[in-house]
Amino acid sequence: MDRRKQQVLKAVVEDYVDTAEPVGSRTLARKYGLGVSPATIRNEMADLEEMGFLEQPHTSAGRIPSDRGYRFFVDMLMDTVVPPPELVERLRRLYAERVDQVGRLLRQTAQVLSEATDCLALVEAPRVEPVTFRHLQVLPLSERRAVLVLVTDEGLVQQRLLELPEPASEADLQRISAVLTRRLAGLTLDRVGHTVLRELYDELAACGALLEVALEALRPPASDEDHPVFVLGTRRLFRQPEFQDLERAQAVLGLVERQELVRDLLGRQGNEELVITIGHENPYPDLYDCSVVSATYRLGGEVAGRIAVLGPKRMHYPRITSLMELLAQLLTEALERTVR
Amino acid sequence: MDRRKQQVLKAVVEDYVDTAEPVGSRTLARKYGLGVSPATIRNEMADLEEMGFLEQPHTSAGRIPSDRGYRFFVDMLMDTVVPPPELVERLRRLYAERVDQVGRLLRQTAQVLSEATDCLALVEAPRVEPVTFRHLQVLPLSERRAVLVLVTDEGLVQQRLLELPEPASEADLQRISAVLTRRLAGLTLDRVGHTVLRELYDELAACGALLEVALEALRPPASDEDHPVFVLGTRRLFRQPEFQDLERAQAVLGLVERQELVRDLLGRQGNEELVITIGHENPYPDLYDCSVVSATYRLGGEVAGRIAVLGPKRMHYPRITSLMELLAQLLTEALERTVR
DNA sequence: CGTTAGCACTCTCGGATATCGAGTGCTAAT
DNA sequence: ATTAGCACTCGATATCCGAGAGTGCTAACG
Repeated sequence: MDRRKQQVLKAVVEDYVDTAEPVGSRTLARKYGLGVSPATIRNEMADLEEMGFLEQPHTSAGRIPSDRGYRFFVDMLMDTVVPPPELVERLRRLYAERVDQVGRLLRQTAQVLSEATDCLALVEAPRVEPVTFRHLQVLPLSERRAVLVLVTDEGLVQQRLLELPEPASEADLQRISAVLTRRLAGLTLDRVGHTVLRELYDELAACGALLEVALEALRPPASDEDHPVFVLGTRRLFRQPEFQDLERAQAVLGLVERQELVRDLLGRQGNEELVITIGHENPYPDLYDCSVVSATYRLGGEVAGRIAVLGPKRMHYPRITSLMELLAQLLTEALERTVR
Repeated sequence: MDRRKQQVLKAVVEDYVDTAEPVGSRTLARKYGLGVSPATIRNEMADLEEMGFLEQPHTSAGRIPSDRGYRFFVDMLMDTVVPPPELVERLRRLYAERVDQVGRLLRQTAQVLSEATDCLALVEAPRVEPVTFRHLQVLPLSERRAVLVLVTDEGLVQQRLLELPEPASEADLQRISAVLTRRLAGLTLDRVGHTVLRELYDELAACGALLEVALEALRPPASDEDHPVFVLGTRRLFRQPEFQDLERAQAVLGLVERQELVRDLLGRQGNEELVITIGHENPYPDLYDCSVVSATYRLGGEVAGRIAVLGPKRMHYPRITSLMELLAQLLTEALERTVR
């Protein structure tokens, strides 16, 4: 692919992102300084179409980028931009405010993200597995129920309901809490080896059954309640011309309403700092007309989760990626302050 | 309003709910056994329109019910129905399953609600203020932060972050927890009187500042994280013909995305067992074309929160109200089992 | 040989027009 | 009081037409 073809492809993508209209050779020649005539551009576009980078919605319309075209653009052609300083400033101030609830911080991030991009924003709560225990406490709920509260080194708090095999006194629970904390603090679950377990059993022989229940509760991955996903900006999707088609919009709505699917979607993006998936690269057919841009945020140095925007393939990739990077950074910092 | 007018109004509402088309005199005469001719019905309808129960979208279309018409229907004319036995059976089985997370239970309720009604479902988490304390525990997070975990008599668990005025040892926290629990268990916050406070201060003179922080944390109303609202079924809204208009649909989407508005909306429905608000009766202009049906669910005998459906005014009120009652009941029972 | 001007052709979109049908209100008859 | 009949209204639907944008092809050009 020679230099000029790249220029043409880039111009097509940028113009289409801007106008949502198929772009023709004349527009290209006029608006972008390519220095050649529309006829030449037509030839190039025909080539690009043959190579699979462009498509024609119908004969005698302009061209639009194909998935492959977007992919090439994103990988090779995209300008790097920085978010406008006013925005950066505004966000810095917003995130400088002390927020004392993790959930609110995440929700705020989703809100900003969707506002600034006119797309749907997805933000998952910190994944805290595997995790280093800091404190474990079993509190009585009722005769046969208790709640295990676990505090991690990262400063996150989770709770798990326990079904007690036998009634336990408050003192029992207190004792088991103390021992669990003493033994497990500083360890991750996978590093709770046999030795530690043995010792634990010895020490808590009296309440063996109870202990088992408690350990069991440590095992399962974060539950829905501990690990929610914030989805904001559904309405903004409808501002995009490609979602005037209600069928398609409904499909996306239905998908993002299912927490487990969203979590799966984010999970599949891996742990790369910044990931862009375009159209058919997405794992769900309902998203074949969408793109997802996601970034990681961190907690205690470790990747803690992803934030993402979901929108039409025709999104402003440079602007959105730069914003994502900024927000991921701000969120990481704010989280660190909130939770530590 | 005489008997026949009522019959006509009822028929208009029922037919319009069914077909989403303005109903004319001929249809009415044919489909509903009113025993009079279309001309007579026309006269009745003209009267009903004058009285404000019906409206005409434009001259020479059929009539549709006005807000007032729906109101009269709901208050006076609506048949009471029971949900189909298969559905009841299915739901009973669904709710008989042990669910071990309150959040999941609420989410499930929202899901069922929206599926069965083709409307948007709103379910708020139990309001737990004012509340009877059962256990309070302060756990260390870091040098200067701690988390106050409070367990209520109803079996709910909440957490509040604390900013420590001065570093506190684990033993300090343990001690303060024990004292707080001993003193406050069995009380609601409003009943924590001066005497108790005085005694608390005496007993915990050593850690006065810390105590203040902890008591402060008890005060604020449930935070967003403790009291989420589940909103499900946005996509279903778009199945209703009245939401083909994207403007209107977007407005509703935007509204229900804001947790505080939804909470406010549910809060305003009061504590009545079952509440229906129609069109302009709603507090937000964006809902002037919608109706909301809500019901209470309970926990420990007290009203704990509301479940609701939001849909077009043209909804099947008898079916929806009966379903709401059933679900509120099932949710109450399941919650009792889960949490106790 | 790459580039460009010219041109015929294609296809969508918007607006104007005609038609259809459902429904009404009114009048007069029962 | 009810009803049949009738003229009239008005939205929805189908159809047609022209404008405009864009293409691909061909032939000329430097």
